[in-house]
Amino acid sequence: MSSSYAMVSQDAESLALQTYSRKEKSLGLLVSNFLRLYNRDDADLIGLDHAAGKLGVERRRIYDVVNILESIGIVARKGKNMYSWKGFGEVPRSLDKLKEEGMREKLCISSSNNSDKVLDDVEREESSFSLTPDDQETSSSSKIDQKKEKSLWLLSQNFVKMFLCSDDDLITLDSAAKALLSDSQDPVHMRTKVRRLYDIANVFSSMNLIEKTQIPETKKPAYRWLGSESIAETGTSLFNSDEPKKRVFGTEITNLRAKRNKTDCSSNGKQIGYKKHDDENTEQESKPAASKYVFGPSFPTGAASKKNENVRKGRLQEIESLASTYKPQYCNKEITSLLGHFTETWKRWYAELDRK
DNA sequence: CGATCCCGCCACGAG
DNA sequence: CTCGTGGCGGGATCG
Repeated sequence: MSSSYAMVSQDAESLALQTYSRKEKSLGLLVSNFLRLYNRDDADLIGLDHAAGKLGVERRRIYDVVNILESIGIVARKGKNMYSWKGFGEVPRSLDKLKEEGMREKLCISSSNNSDKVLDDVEREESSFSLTPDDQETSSSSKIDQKKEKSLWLLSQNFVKMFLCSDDDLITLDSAAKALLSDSQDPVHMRTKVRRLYDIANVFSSMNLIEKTQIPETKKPAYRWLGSESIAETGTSLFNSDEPKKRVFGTEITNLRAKRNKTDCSSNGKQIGYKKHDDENTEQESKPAASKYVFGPSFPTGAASKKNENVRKGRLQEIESLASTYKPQYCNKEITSLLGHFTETWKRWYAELDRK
C-alpha cells in the first residue's frame, strides 16, 4: 500500500531530530534555496507568502532574506507582499552605485565637521505611481522613515560599501559594527549590530559575494570581498549535474516545524512533519516534496562525483589548506572562490556524515 | 568558554 | 482591532 514517493522515512531522521542542527536552518541556506527557486529565467514576482510556504520557513525569515537581497538589487519591492525578481545581472549596477555613494560619504565624513551620523538616504524614487496632485509636500524626502537608519537594508548596503571603498581587503564584523556605529563603543549596541552583521555576512557568503576567512596574524575571523563575478548562480552553475540521485536530505521542506527545544509545554509524542498542512499554495503545485532544494549546505552541482566516498578527510584537508593558505592576490579569482565554496560545503558534509 | 546566529516576541504604522 | 513589517536580543549551538 505504500506509494513510491518515499515520504519521510518514519525513523530515518531520528538522529537528526534528536540533535537539533542550526546549520540546517541557517539564513545562508535559506537564501540558497530562495535563489534556486527564483533564479529561473522566467523571473516574475515573488510573493512573500508563496516564498515562505515554498521554502518552508516562517514569514519573518523571508523578510530578512528579501531585505538583504534588495540591498544588492537582486529583488525589488513591488508592493505589499510582493517583490520582483531582478536577478544577478542587476548586481554590478547596484554595486557601482553603492561604491559611488560610499566614496562620497567617506570623504564627507572624514573631512571637516564634527557631527557624526551617516545620514545617507538613497531613495531611488522608482516613480511610484500616484503623486497626489495637490497636497503632498514638495520637499522633505524622508521624515517618517527615520527608522530606516537601523534597517537591515541600510546596514547591508553600508556593509557592502565598506568592502567597495576600503582599501582593506579583510573586514571583521567587529570593525564593521564599530564603523557603522559611527563610534561609541556601547557594548550593547555593538552586540546587536554584530548579530545583524552575522546575518548579512551569511547571506552574502552563500552567494559567494564574500567569503569567510581570517586575519593571517590574529586568526580573527574576517570576510573578504569576492566580487560580483563570483556570484554566478550560486550552485546551479557550470556543468549541468546529471547526478541521478545525489543527496536528498529530507524529503520535503522539513524546514518547517522542528524548532529548537524551547519551552516544551506539554510535549506529546514525536510526530514529525505533520503540522497543519494549511498551505493553500497560490498556484497549483505538483506533489509536495521532491524538488531539489538543498537541505544540507548547498552542494556543488555536478563535479565531485568520483571523489565522493573515497577520500574522506584527507583530501578535504588538503584542499582546504590549499585554498585558504595559498591565495594569490589575483590569479583566478573565480576558481578560488569556487574552490572555497566547495571546500566549505564538503567540510560540512563530512562533518555531518561523521556525526552519524 | 566565546563566537555564532535562529527564533519569534512585540512595537509600529496603515488600513 | 487586524495585518504586514521588521527591530531586537534571549539563549541555544557551534567550535
